[in-house]
Amino acid sequence: MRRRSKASLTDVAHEAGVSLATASRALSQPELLRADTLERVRRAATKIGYRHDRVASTLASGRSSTIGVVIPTLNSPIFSDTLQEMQRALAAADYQLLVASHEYDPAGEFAAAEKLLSHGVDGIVLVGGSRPDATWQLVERSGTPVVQMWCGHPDYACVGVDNFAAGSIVARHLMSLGHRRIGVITGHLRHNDRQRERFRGVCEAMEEAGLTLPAAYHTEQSLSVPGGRIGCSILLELTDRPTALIGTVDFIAIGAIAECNSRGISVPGDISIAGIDDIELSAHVSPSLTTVHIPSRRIGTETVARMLSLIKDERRKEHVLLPIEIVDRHSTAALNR
Amino acid sequence: MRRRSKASLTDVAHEAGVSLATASRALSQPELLRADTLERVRRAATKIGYRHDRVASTLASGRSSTIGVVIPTLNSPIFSDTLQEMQRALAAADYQLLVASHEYDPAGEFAAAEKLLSHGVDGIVLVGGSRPDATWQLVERSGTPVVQMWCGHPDYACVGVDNFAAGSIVARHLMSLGHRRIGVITGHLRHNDRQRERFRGVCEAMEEAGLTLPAAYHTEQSLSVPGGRIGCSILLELTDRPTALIGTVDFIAIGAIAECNSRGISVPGDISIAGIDDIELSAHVSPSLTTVHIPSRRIGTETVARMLSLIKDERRKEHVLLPIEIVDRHSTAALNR
DNA sequence: TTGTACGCGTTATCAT
DNA sequence: ATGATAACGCGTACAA
Repeated sequence: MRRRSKASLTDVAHEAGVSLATASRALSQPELLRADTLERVRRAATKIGYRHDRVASTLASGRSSTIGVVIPTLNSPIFSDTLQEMQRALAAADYQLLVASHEYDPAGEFAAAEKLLSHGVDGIVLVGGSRPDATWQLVERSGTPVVQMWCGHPDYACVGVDNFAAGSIVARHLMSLGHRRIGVITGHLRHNDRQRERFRGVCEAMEEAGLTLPAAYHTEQSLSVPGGRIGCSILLELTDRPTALIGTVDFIAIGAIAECNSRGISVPGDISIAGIDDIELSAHVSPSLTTVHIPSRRIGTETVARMLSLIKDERRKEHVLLPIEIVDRHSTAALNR
Repeated sequence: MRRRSKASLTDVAHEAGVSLATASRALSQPELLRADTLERVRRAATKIGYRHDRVASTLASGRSSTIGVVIPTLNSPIFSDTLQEMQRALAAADYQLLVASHEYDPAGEFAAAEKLLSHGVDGIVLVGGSRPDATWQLVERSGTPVVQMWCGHPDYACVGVDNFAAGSIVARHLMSLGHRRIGVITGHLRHNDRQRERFRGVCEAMEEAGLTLPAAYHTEQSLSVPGGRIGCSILLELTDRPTALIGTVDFIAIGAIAECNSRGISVPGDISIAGIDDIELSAHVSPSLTTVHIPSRRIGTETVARMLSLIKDERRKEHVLLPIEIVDRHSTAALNR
């Protein structure tokens, strides 16, 4: 003898004097009902305080109106920019966002994806395209549409940017200013294909210019301001100190600027510093940061758009690359020599 | 004749030669089974690639292992810090996070909460305690446990800080340095009780010291670096220019510093600037920002802890206030006069 | 320790 | 335009 706390559709149907089926249609396909029946059902629903139960709906229909997103961390201005836009776009389409983060751990990503899938998400969004086969098989077997963000495996849809190009662009910019000794601070490359690509981009651009990046001129740090400070300290110790520094994310570059500022090293007088991302803050640090603009918000909206069409139409594993461009500000200057 | 793509528990039971009930127990209460039956079921499950369907599980049990969070925006270092920790804590307890944001719009918050509730969340987390009755009634009637973050309505559980005190603390700190003309840049107060409290705290502290804050010395801006810059510009125009500025969030204070820097106004030489939040960045801007430390990560973990105990134990609408403290850095200095 | 059988609230198919 | 009814996949008394 359990008391039902919530009113069900059956109750509504009863109250309105119609069948369950009719009551259901009143919500999903109101156009199929006669105006007065529709009205009666609606009245009944509000009268007894009915609230749609999407769980039951999901079970019966196989659609959950839910999209899962698996990201490395919520705690990053880049991802939160993107997430915020995804949330907005999804809500507008009456979808709900489920998020899971894994802090750059492949096993954690697998677990997160599995949980999301078990919750019946209609689509799953992943960051990057590099992950264990097991994870790919998991989503593959579930038959759930998948969209990758930032960069991705060619077999699946992706909305992102050319991270390799981003790396090349900063490197070339610095070289065009006359810099030859360039230090690079990246995030940890191991489980991060975005970072790997950016770094590769830097290296190849330098090689094309006949330069090579000595191993000592590259350091991997955490993707944060403190990471940038540490990386900067390390590179400043080099005997042939670099005349320019690249942080492969803005936070790192900003940290490098902070470190130089606190050491009385003038940026860009003594050393030029550039980043990649163009987070909002970068325009406001001093000196303002030269960087490569990555349209993180648009990645969010476009990803959602792709996902919704993937769910609706047929599967096209299209890759869309959003445009990027250098944003020349005040943290870089020509090498005076 | 519909083909079932996924293996169900029934299939597992069949494969293992046990009943559906036994198969179900193998997952939820393995201790009730004999070791060998358990093993048989598990083998069968992996053999046919069974994956738990939490949707069906939710419908049958009434528990979704899901917590909904309604926040103003994902796009803020404070909230994403908190969210990241919530995600971590929830995942550890096998809960899934559903997030919805509403960009400081009460109607949007209502809609977000309603959708979350319709998805059967086991608990719902809200930010702040000020919202239309309709929203409160919505969650009240759903019978879903609710925890507020940052600050809250006394009738419901809350994990937060004393925002009023935070405001008072910065104001007193500045006054202790000799400042009497203090300008205040807040976010928009209308739908933001955290901001209102902080501002009230500033005002009362000043009144206690025999000072009053002229209306012109307060400006409401967006909660962002650009907002801080604009607010700063406005306050710098005053004929009796303030000798100190309070940004009621760090981003605003950082914007104010940036504005002063770019105008050649020395901080803290010409003007002192302080914030509230202590986001990671604040230690790294130059000059580093004096601010009030708000334990945003702990708010996340504690909120989750409260929520889980609320779901399990009986309902206690306890309010927990986390400690805050001034972090004295280099953006503030004694008034030299 | 294991099995039987019903219910969860909705959607969808087939009649009428 | 509306109704009857069978899934959907699992949890859980209750029975054995």
